[in-house]
Amino acid sequence: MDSRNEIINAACQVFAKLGFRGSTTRRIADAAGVNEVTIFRQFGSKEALIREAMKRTHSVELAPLPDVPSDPDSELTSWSESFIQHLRLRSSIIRKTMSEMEERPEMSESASYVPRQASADLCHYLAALKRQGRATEKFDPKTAAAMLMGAIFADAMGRGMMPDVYPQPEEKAAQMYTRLLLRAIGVENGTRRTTNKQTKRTKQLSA
Amino acid sequence: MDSRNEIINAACQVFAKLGFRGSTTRRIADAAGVNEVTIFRQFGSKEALIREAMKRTHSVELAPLPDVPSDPDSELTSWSESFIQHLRLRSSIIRKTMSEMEERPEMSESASYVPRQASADLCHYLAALKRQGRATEKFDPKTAAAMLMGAIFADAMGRGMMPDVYPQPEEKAAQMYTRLLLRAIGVENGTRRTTNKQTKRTKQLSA
DNA sequence: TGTGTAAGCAAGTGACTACTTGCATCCCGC
DNA sequence: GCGGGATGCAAGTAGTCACTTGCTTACACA
Repeated sequence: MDSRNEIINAACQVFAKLGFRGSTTRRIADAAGVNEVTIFRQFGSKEALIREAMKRTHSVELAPLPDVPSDPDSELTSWSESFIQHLRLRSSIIRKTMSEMEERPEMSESASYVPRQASADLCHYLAALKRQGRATEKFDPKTAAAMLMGAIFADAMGRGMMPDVYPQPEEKAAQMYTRLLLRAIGVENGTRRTTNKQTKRTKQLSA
Repeated sequence: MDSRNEIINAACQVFAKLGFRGSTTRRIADAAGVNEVTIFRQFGSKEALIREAMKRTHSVELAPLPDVPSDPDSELTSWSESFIQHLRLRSSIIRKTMSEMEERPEMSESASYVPRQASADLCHYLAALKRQGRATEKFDPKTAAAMLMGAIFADAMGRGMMPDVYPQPEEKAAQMYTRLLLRAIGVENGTRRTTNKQTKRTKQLSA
């Protein structure tokens, strides 16, 4: 019950540092402050443990994007900032998961939940912007979404290794990518008043 | 002499599939069709082998970008296409290298050569576009370069795992990202004649 | 007070790891 | 034809891996 959680948390930490092959049951047990045998009694095998740990770390709720865009610059910027922060906090584990994905796809498929959700949310928002007539250029929402998310993803994964190829300062990067994207799709600054301020996810919850 | 190359090639293949810890000397020897002892006689240790293999795979010449932009749309598109193709061909080994980078930085630092070079080339080109007055919007070349390269990188790394979040068709993706970027920095289509058609790298060579 | 359940501990299993040693075999240049 | 350097082969070393077994301790509930 309690040792179970300790073990799962320890497994996440060790996996983030050393990947699957480096996550020995001994190391995980030590990190959890638990006897190695307890791992096998609780989870049966190392693989089952890691699978459960992955399921837990990769199930996160994303910051919502309004269903009806009102102030695209500030709304998209704060979404991008929360997304890049999410990725930065998890950059180690994401790198390891991506690297294991080919060898153990069923073990890390839970990792694709967040980016899929983020892409869907962003596409929906950009399409709404287009429908509102506020994006004056012709564009494919999926391509635009992939571009912004890709820039954010690469920044979160690569800045630690090559800080000089990414924009400075780090804290403004998400905003700078966002502004560039908005210009690409022809959205100029400025708020438009709307009566509907509900967000997609709160609407779902209240339904 | 010849077995040395066989071993290095085999090491690259095995590493791309299984990473450092999964690249056992036995597996590499089998893949190279060579006795395991030969590896130690030739390279001394597994780590030295992998280091050499990494140095080799990551030293590649990139497609050049003209020093003086003439037809930005076609020039940038073909650069993006060759860059995305480079990354796609090496996606497995790149994923593994990024995942090992924290644990063995000195062993994989050669991997940052290509993206650094690409970023420098692209920045240079975008800055030239700006100086020419062909990019009508204000923008930071480094941010714009990071955005295009990030989109391409994320596409190359992620499409295999989540094909539905990236633009279709795959072969047009690099072009679509490029067009979006050009619009973001305010470059419209069309060629401008220039007398100087030399590229950066050929100029270096002839100097 | 007794019983069941979760945990610790010590020891061990067989497989695999990087790496070494000793010796036989090959081929190339002289 | 002969010496030397590169290779193969068999065996072994010490360590680590995931996982198991048998036994003991601790706590919770009845």
